[in-house]
Amino acid sequence: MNVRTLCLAILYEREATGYEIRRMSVEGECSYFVEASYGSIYPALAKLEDDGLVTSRVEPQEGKPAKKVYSITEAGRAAFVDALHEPLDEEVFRSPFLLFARFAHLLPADLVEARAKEQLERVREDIRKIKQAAEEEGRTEGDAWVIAYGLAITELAEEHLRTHMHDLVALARPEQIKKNAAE
Amino acid sequence: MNVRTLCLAILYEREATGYEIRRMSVEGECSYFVEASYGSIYPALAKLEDDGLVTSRVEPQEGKPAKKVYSITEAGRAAFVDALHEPLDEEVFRSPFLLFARFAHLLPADLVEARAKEQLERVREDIRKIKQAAEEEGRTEGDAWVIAYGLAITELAEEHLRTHMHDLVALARPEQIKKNAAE
DNA sequence: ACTTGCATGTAAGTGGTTACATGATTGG
DNA sequence: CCAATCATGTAACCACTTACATGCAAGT
Repeated sequence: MNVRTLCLAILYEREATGYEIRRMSVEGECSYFVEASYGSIYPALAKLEDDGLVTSRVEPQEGKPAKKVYSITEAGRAAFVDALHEPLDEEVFRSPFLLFARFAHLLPADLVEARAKEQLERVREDIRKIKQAAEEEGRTEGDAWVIAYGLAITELAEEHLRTHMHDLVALARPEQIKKNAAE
Repeated sequence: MNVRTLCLAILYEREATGYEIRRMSVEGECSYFVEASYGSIYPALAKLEDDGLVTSRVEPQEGKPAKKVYSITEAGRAAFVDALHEPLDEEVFRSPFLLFARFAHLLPADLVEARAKEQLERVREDIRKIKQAAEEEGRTEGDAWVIAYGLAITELAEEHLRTHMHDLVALARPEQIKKNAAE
């Protein structure tokens, strides 16, 4: 999944600026697909316009910089639907936390506990975001399906982490007895 | 997580060649961490050796090309443990299947069904791999924790997909009534 | 005869990110 | 007064991947 396809996916259902596309890709449920920065989105949109898959119009705003609103063209819609017919790329799941967990026995218990708590907080934040996305307007049935899937998995991750994190902490090196504790 | 750290993580517990590291990163449970190709692993190992974090010895083999077995040094172990103390990068989850699912309403039902079945097969394959990894020798308790977490989540993904894929297919465009069906 | 597995390595290409440049407005 | 938000865009950089080069042995 590349930034080009991400742009077409977002523009398929609504107009948007490069700025908005970036926000959606980093925050909203679009982060399931690609996470992109300005440095890749703006050139991608320019290229898509060159290729006739999107058009743009400049909208001046009061007190804010003018924005360039992109819309998808019929050719763009067709190109996107074509892309959806292609064989799917593999799913990617990368967890620095799991690498950390694997080596818990090398690390002090207080660090392991802190990282596990951070991870739990991150997962809970994900759950909040998904629930929020579910309540936004303009959700299609496909969105609802994706959200339900994401929520089920994320809630299990939360539960597993919550109920098993102490097992992980138990593997860690016992905390150093603090010298001069009474001083 | 970069290829450099992946190499140190694998070499922490056993010697390995570049060839083996690649296999572990693409197949085994190491794919949770980074997936790397030869083009990144070999240069990374050479660099690590330059930096004194690993050493290598060449082992000639009968009927097979000689292999270069890398071992971690004390400096390497220290560098890896230091890296584990760093704040953790964010988890990455990217699912081309979920993007596809979101737009199921634009696609023919037979395509949606085919892709959902492929996805289910992929998830089942993941489960098989995780169970296999669990049975390998030399597993530490940290490994066991990571495997249990991965298995719990992957099994839920399988169940959810299995029980809800027909809902997704139902969103798709009804299959074209085949012309001349009787001819 | 061809493919697969073993095994190392390099060069070219790619798809991004980071940091910068610019600038007005609002809120702490 | 500084930081953040809105908003666009570029240039330099980076970490990878892909494809190639090499070569032998075993299985199909």
